[in-house]
Amino acid sequence: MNFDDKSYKEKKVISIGTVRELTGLSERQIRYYEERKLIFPARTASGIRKYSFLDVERLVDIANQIEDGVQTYEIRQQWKKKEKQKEDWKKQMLKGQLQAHFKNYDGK
Amino acid sequence: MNFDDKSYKEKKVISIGTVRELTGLSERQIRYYEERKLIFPARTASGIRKYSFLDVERLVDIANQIEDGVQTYEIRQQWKKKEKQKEDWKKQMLKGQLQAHFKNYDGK
DNA sequence: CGTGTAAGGAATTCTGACACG
DNA sequence: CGTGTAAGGAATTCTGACACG
Repeated sequence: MNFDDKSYKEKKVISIGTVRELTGLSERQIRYYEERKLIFPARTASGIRKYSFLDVERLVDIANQIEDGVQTYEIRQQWKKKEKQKEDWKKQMLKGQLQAHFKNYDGK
Repeated sequence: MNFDDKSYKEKKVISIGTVRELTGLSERQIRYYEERKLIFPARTASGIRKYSFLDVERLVDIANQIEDGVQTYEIRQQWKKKEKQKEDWKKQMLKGQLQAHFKNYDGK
C-alpha cells in the first residue's frame, strides 16, 4: 500500500561517515568491501559514495561473516548461489503454471 | 511486524546537499525553515545537519504552502492546532474507555 | 518575509600507496 | 587477505552578513 516505505530502505542517500556510525565499521572496511564487489554504493556527480539502509544492513552481514573467518570472495560466491536458487524457483513456478494450463486444454 | 521500516523513515541520516536534490529546494530555504522552527534536523558532533525521510516530506509540504502564500508562522500555528486536536482526540478515547469501565462496574 | 549570494573556515570524502602479516 | 594510516586535493557544510523588497 505505502510503497514509499520500501523505497526508503533502498534509496541511496547516506554518506560514508554516517554509515560508519550506523555500522561501527571503519571507512577503510566499507570501501574495501566495495572493492571486493560485495557492496555497490551510488555516486554523486562529484564522486561521493551514497548508501541505502539496505546497504547498511548488508555491510553488517558482511562484517559478521568476515569475523567468522569467511573470505570476501566466498561471500560473493554464496550470494551468487542464492541468486541462482531464486532463479530456479521462479522457473519452477512458471513450469507449474504452464502444466496447469495445458491440463485444462487437453483433459477436456 | 518489521518495525525497522518505520525507523528508516525517521532516522536522521541525510545531509543537506542530498535533501536539496530530493526536494528541489535550495540549501538557503532548507536552513531558513529551520530558523523559523518548522523543521528540526539532528546535528553531528561537528555541527553537520542530518535529516530523515520524514523531514524531507515535511519540507516539500512546507514549500508547497509557502508557494500558496502561507507565511511560516502560520504554518507553525496550523501544526500546533493539529497537535492540539490530536491531544483532544486521545482524551476522548480515554474518556470513552473510562465510561465503559464504570458502566460495567455500576450497571451490574 | 523569504531567498540569493560572496566570504572564510572547518569538517568530510576521495584516491593511491606503504605497511603488516 | 583484510585493515590501519599519513598525504594532498577536491567537494561539502557552516555561520553571519549584506541585498532586495
